[in-house]
Amino acid sequence: MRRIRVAKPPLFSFGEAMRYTTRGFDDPRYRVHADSVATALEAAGGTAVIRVSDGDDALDVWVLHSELGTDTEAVVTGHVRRWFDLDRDLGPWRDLVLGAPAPVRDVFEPLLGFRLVALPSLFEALAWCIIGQQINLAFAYRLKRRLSERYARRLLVDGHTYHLFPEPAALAHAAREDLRAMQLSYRKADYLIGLARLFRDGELSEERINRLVDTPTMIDALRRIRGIGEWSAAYGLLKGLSRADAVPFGDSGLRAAYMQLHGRERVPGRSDLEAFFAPFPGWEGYAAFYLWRTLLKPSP
DNA sequence: TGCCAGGCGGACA
DNA sequence: TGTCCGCATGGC
Repeated sequence: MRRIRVAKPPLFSFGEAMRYTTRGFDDPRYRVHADSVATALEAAGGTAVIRVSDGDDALDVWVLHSELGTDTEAVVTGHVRRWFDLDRDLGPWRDLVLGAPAPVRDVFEPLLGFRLVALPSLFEALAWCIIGQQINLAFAYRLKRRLSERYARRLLVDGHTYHLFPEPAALAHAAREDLRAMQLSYRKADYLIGLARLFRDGELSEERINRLVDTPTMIDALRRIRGIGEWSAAYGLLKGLSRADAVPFGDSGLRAAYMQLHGRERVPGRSDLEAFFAPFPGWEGYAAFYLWRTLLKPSP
């Protein structure tokens, strides 16, 4: 079995990434072990299945399966670096955290090394937003599993099944009645199919969005898509394109974490959250990610 | 049982 | 422009 070593930058905790990945939900995209996580990935040249674990100065990435030939190392390395946000200099973020007011600094500082855990594509991130809108996460992951099992490739490696996420072309051809039968609402079915058609037809792509000048402009562009509101646009940019300044305002988890952190019973308004994120210019999305992280109970 | 979940779009004032 | 409502279903 081939091993690829992916260098770790300063301020990176694989343990924190694992803590996030293993936070108690049955995500069909990941096969979680005690100290490693495995997933399937797809590139232009084909698919691969990898298993990632921690090493002294690098991540150890075991290639369990690959159709990528000589591209394997480059594709796998790129995938892992995007997944765990390894190319970002976290120095400015550390400085902002250390200069933040209490109680934020006290809660965030021990987490430094926690990096954004991204999704493999903007399409998957936006589709996940639609799936998860206004339902509890456990049910949302169940819907994601049903969609993946029905519309995505699955790879059988060493007796285990690894699911990819459906390609836009596959979901673009889905029948709304079939999605409804999976317990998506008709509205979400229509949103998903519409989103998939935009990606399939090239009217929407990571390249097109990345060409826009800044995150607010990207949010405006994504909000023109039916089913993508401000929350989904920002969440999709944060998780799908690693936009560190994208904040999904209105997120119920952010409100809950804010209330818990400040010991308040009053639900924060938009202005409260804007004030919370103000000390982190350019890193508001990272602050949101850390704020979500405070909701996780200590590891058992 | 009732309320809330990692919201959204449309109707209406 | 701001507010309310229906959508779907599970978890607590």
